[in-house]
Amino acid sequence: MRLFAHLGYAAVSMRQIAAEVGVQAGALYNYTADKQSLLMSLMELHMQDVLDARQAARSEGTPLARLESFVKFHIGFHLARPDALLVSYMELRNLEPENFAKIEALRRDYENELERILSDGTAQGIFSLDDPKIATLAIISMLNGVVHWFRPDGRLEQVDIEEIYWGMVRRAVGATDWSDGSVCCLDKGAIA
Amino acid sequence: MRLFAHLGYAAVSMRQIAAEVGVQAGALYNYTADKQSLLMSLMELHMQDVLDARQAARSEGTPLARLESFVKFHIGFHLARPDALLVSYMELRNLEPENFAKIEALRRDYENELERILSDGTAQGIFSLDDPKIATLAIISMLNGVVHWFRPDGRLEQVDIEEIYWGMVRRAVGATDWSDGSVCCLDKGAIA
DNA sequence: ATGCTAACTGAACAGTCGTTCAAATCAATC
DNA sequence: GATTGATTTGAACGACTGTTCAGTTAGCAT
Repeated sequence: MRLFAHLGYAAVSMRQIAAEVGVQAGALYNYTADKQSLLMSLMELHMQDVLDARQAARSEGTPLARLESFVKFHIGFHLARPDALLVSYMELRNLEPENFAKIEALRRDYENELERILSDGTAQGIFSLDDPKIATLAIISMLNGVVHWFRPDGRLEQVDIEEIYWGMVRRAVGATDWSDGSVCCLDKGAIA
Repeated sequence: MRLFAHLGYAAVSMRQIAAEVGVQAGALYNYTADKQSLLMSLMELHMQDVLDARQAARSEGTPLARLESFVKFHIGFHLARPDALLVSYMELRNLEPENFAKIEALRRDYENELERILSDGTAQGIFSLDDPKIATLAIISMLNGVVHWFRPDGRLEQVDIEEIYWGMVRRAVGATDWSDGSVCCLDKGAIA
C-alpha cells in the first residue's frame, strides 16, 4: 500500500514489493494471483474498512449533526490511513473494468450517505444547496485533499483539522446553525 | 497529454505516444530528449498557460470580488483543459526532484494569489476563516475535483458549474456578502 | 536533375516487466 | 531422525521498456 501510494501502481514492480517485505518476487504468488489482484485486494479491503467503520460510527439526528459526524469521521479515519486514501482515489484507473465497477460501487455506497444528508438538509430548509449531488462531490474532494499536505508531525493536530474542515463545510452548505450561536441566513434580504 | 491523463505517465509507453501521433517511437526523440522531459514540458507549458491567463484575467477590487474572479477563472480555465489539470496534479510524483521543484514553485505562485485573497479578506473581517493557508488548499482541492466528474455533454453548462462552486466557496469562507442581497452573519448571536 | 537538410523508419540494444516452476529450505509431526 | 507439507528461492520465460542510430525517405532550393 505504501509503495502504491508513493510511486503509483504502474511504477511499482513485484520485485520492489517483494524486497519491501523481505522476500523474493516469486514468493508473492503464494498470496496473490497476480499484481492486479493485489491492488484489488488492497482497495477492496480498504473500502470495506471504511464502510464498516462508518456503519459503526453512524448516528441519527438532524442533518446538521449527521453532516458533522460524517465530515469528522471522514477526516479522522483517513488521516490515520493516508496511503489507503491516496491509492483508493488515484489508482482507480489501473483497475480492470470489472474490478473498477466493484470498487466504484463501494465508493458510491459511502458517498451516498453524504448525498442523503445534504438532500435531507436541503429538503428541510436547513441547508442551502443548489445541487446536493455536486455538493457531495465537492465536499468529498475538499476533504480528500487533506492527505496531500497532512504530516503527522505538523503544526496541527487531527482534532484541529477536523474542526477547521467542519467549519468550512458547515458554511459551504449554508447551514442555518442556530443552536450553537453562529448564524447564517438563506433568504435574500432577510436581514438587510 | 491525453494518454498521460487517462492511463498515467508510468503506464504509457513511448510507442503508444508515437502511435497516437502517427509516427514511430524513434521519431519522438527529435522533439524531446527523453520521456521525463516530455512530461516536464507538458506540465511546465500548462502551468505557464495558467499563470499567464490568470495574470490577464486578474483584477483589483474587494477580496470578495477577487475571490469570485479566481474561483470562476479556475473552473472555467480547467474545464477547457481537464487532461492538463489531471496530469498537473497526479503526475507530480513522477517528476524527477529538480523538475518537481520547478513545477511546485509555479503551482505555489498560482495558489498564492488565492491565499492572499483569503488573508486580505480575513484581515478586513469580510471572511471568517480560522486558517487561510488550509482554506486555500481546501478550496483548490474542491475546485480541482470537478475534472473527475465533468463531461462536456453532461446536464450542466460551464457557467452553471462556476455558479454552483462559487456559491459554495463564498459560503465556505464565511463571506458577509451584503451587496447582492444574500447575507451571512459571522458574529455569534448577531441575529438570534 | 541535383544536392542538401530535416524527418522518419525499423532494427537493435541492454534492461526490466509480470509470471512460472523445479529445486531447495523450513517447521512441525510422528 | 525420518517424513510430510507448506514456503521460499533462484533461474528462466517471453514480452515489453526507453533509447540509439545507420539507413531511408521527403521536401525544397538551386
